[in-house]
Amino acid sequence: MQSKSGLLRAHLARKTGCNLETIRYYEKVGLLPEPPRSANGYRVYPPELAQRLQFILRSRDLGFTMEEIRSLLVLIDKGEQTCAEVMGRTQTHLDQVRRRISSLKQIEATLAATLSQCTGENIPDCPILESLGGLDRSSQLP
Amino acid sequence: MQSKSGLLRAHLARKTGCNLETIRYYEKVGLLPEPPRSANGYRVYPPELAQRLQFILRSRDLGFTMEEIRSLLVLIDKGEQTCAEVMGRTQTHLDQVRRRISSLKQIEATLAATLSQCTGENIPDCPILESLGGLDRSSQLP
DNA sequence: CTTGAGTCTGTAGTTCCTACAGACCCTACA
DNA sequence: TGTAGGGTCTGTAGGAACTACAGACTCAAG
Repeated sequence: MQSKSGLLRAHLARKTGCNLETIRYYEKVGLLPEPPRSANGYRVYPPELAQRLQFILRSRDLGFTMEEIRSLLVLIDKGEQTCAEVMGRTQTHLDQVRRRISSLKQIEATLAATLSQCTGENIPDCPILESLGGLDRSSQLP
Repeated sequence: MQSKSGLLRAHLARKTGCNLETIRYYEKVGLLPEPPRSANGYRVYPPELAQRLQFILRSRDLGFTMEEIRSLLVLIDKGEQTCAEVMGRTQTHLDQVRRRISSLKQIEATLAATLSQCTGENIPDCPILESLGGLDRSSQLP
């Protein structure tokens, strides 16, 4: 049962790597419009909806929140996207990602350093435990 | 009402930037131990609990799940593990942190690349939207 | 002695999914 | 023709990690 004009839900799910139920969920919350139905009532996804789902999933993978994704989609939907607007949002997100990376690098350095101090012997005061406790949050995300 | 030996909940919340209720939630799920109470039954947080909360929040900011945070805390709450055990757990977390960093770097690269294609002018077809939509998700997060 | 701010408990709501349950529908194979 | 198997539909429940009440208590200040 495969309409030539689109994919059934499970097929779309497999193709995009999206969870089956998540597709229905995105429809429910309005990220995906209601797709046309076949005679028996099954959802049939035309290529443009498949692409829209790809976009959503890709954005999700990149760490955009639902609201951010929604606002990106609004820009697409209203056609007259000002490129600058999209650029701004992307830049903001990129900054966020970069802050996150540098925080993680601090943690990495701390863990690596403490690990290198550790002999693996069974001594009472483990240096790892000492240094983990000492991490502060002064340089955190906004 | 400020015990000299610690902070009240709201004070701790302000100091750490943590939501008031979240503190109680962490107590409920066992990340924070039950703090001592003042005569009237108010929670009074000694400095070591404040520090523990800092640690939890910092880990959370860095994207660790509750379970990951929980096992990090196990390192701090030195049970009867041998140093070698602690070392092993630390290594595991270090690996995780490194994987997380490299995932984020991929994201960073993608965002930066798409951004660099953008002129900021008001043209109809925004390259960011194109590339987000067009990218396949074959090289996604683990 | 009242007002306002802080605390307590328990419970309900939020976000972003994910997983059933029970009922159709369709194809294939014996 | 029958039935086994898959797929689909709807609605609803659950989970993770919070977040926000509601209603009662406590306490210092004016």
